[in-house]
Amino acid sequence: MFRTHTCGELRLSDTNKEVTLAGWVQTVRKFGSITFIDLRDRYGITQLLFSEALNGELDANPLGREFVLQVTGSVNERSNKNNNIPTGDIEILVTNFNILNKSATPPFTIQDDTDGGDDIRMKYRFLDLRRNAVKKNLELRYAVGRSARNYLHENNFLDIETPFLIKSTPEGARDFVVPSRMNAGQFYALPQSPQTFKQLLMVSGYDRYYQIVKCFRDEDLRADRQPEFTQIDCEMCFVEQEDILQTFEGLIRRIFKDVKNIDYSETIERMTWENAMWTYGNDKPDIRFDMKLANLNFPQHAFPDKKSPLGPVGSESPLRGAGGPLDEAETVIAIAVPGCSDYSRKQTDELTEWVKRPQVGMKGLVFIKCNADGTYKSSVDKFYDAEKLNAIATAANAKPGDLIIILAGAEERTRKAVSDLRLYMGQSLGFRKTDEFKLLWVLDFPLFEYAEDDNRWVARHHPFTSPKPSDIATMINNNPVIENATEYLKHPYASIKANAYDMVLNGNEIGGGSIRIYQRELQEKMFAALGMDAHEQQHKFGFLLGAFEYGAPPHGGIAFGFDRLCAIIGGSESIRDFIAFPKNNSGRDVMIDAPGTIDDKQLNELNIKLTTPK
RNA sequence: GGAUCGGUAGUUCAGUUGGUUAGAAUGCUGCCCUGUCACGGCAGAGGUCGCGGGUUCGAGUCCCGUCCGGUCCGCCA
Repeated sequence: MFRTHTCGELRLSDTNKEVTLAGWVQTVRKFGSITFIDLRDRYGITQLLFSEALNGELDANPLGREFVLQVTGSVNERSNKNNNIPTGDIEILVTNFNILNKSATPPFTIQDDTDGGDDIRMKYRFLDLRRNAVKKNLELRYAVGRSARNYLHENNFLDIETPFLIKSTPEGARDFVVPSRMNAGQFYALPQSPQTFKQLLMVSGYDRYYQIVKCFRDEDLRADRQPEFTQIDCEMCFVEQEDILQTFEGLIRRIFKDVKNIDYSETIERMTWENAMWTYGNDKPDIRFDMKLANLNFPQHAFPDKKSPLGPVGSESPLRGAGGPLDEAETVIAIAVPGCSDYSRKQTDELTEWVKRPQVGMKGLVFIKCNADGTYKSSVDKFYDAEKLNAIATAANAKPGDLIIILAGAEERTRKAVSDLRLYMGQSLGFRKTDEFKLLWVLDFPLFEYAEDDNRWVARHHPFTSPKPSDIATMINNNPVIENATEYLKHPYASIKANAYDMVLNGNEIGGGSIRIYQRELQEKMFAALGMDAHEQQHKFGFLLGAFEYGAPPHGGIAFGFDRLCAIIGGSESIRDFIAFPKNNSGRDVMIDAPGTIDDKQLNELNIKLTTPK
C-alpha cells in the first residue's frame, strides 16, 4: 500500500498513529539538526519533521522541490501550531522515507501566488495544474457539471451522445474539418453544436435530452472563447418558451445552490432585445449597476413623443467634439456616471483618449459635470446655458455629483461605444463585483439580420429557430428576396421576432436557445430566406427536412456555455484557468506544440497536397 | 484581416537624454541555524537584452522588418 492517508486528512485525534503518506515536496525548511518539509497532494499539505536527534540516519538533504516522496512516521502534536491549514495541529515524525521520483527545479514556483507568467505556465501546464488556484477552478468546474447532471437527471433528461464526425454546414461559424481517408477528397466537420442531432432525437421521441459536450468553432480566440469548448446542451419536446425559461431557471438556481450555496430566489428579470439595446447598448447587459443609456436626440422609434433637449442644432453644433455635428449624427447618447463630477482635466482627457481608441472608434466626447451645488461645468459651456444643461441632465437622469458623458455618431457604433464606456466606468468604479450575481433573460431577438457583404438575410440565432407564433404568417406570405440594403429596414422580414432567448449573467451570455421550427414548409421558407435553393436545401439538410415529415413534435432547447459559466461563477473573466489544457490566443497548445505538420505518408493516404510548404 | 501593449538572469520585473563592468526581488548552489510554516543569516553562480538589418564613435535604449505572447475590433448561426 502506497499510503494510509492523504496529506489533507490527519488531525490532532490521529496523534501517535503510524501512517504512510505520499506526495510532492512543497518546501524544505532546514534548521541545522531538524528539517521541516511540507508534503503536498491533491487534498492538502502535511508537515514532515526530520529530526537528527531522534532519527539520526535520515538525511533530508537530497530532497528538493517537487520530489515525489513516500514517508512513514508517527503523527505528532506540533509544539507550534499553524492555524492556516487544516492539518496545522500535527506533523509527521518521519522514521523512514522513500524517494519515488526526483524532480528538476520547476521553472516557476508551485504556489498560489506563483512567480510564473501565463506563457511559461501554459508551456508547463502539468506543473501549473498542481497549484491550488488552478485545482480549485477545476474542482469548481466538476461541481457545476455534477450539479447540472443531478438536476437534469431528476427532471427526466436523458444524456445521449451524438457524433463528432459530421457534415460541414453553410451557416454559422467556420467549421473545423477532418479529412476522410476512406472517402478520398471528402471531409467530416466537427460539430459547432449537436443542434440537428438533438432535434432529430426529439423527432425520435426522446422528449428530454441533455449532453455536456465538446463543440468546435474555427474562429479567432478571446479570453472567453476557445476553439473547442463545452456546452450543457439541452432539448425538450412539447414545450413553449415559458416552459424552457422555467426549467432552466431551475437549473441555474440549482447550480448556484450546489456550488456557491447561494439561494438565488429573486425573480430573474426579463428584457426584450430591443429594450436591452436601447437601455444598455448591447444584448447582454450587466445589470449589477445602473448607468442606463439616455438617447438625447430621441429618435422616433424609441421615444416618439419627446423632443430632444438639444433642440435643432446646425453645423456649428457643440457636439462636433463628440463625433460630428448633431444634425449629421444619427444618434446622440449620454450616460450619467455617479459620483464623478469632480473628475480633473487629466481624467476627462483620459476618458476622451479612451473613446478615441480604434477599438471604440469615437472622435471625442462631451462631458457635463453636475456639481453638488446644482451648477454645471461642461466642455460645451460656451454653447449651452444652464437651462439647456439642466435639460440634458434631466434627460440623462443625472444627479448632483454625477459626470455626464455624451457620445454622438452612427447609431450602431455609438450605442456600442457608450455601452463599452458604461462597462469600463462600471469596472473602474467597482460596480462589477465578482461575488455578486445578476441573472437576466433577453427575449424577442430579431429572427433575421441583413448581411450587407452577401446582400442576403442571415439567421441571428440559427436557421432552425422559429419565429414568434404571431410572425409565422409574415414569414410564410412574403418573398425573402431583397435587392439592396436600403430595402432592408422596410422589408417585412426585418421586424420578425424570433422565439429565442439568451440567459445573461453579469454581462455575459451564458446560455442561449430557441423554440425550433418543426414543420417542413416553414423550415424550407427559412432556408430560402438564407439564400438556399431547393437543391442546396436537400443536399445540406435533406435529412432534417425529411425527418420533419414523419411526425416531428413541437420542440425547443437551450445550450449553456459551460466553460464561461464556470469562469463567471469562479469570479474570473478568462475561461482558460477553468480548462485543464487550454489553447493560447493563436489556437495553439503550447505544451504539446499543436497543431503541427504531418508526414507525407499521412498526406498521401488522405489524398491531400499542400499548396504551401511545411 | 486590423489595432494595441509587451519580450532584459530559471522566473517576475526595473533599466533615466544613446555613454564605465546591465540591476532588484524571487528561485537555484554552498555554509550556519532545534520549532519553522513567505523561516532567518552569510556567501556564490546565473545574461546571445526574442531574432535580423539599419543609424551612430558608441544601441537593452533610436529606426525598419520579423517571430512569439497578452488584450481588443472584425469574426464567433
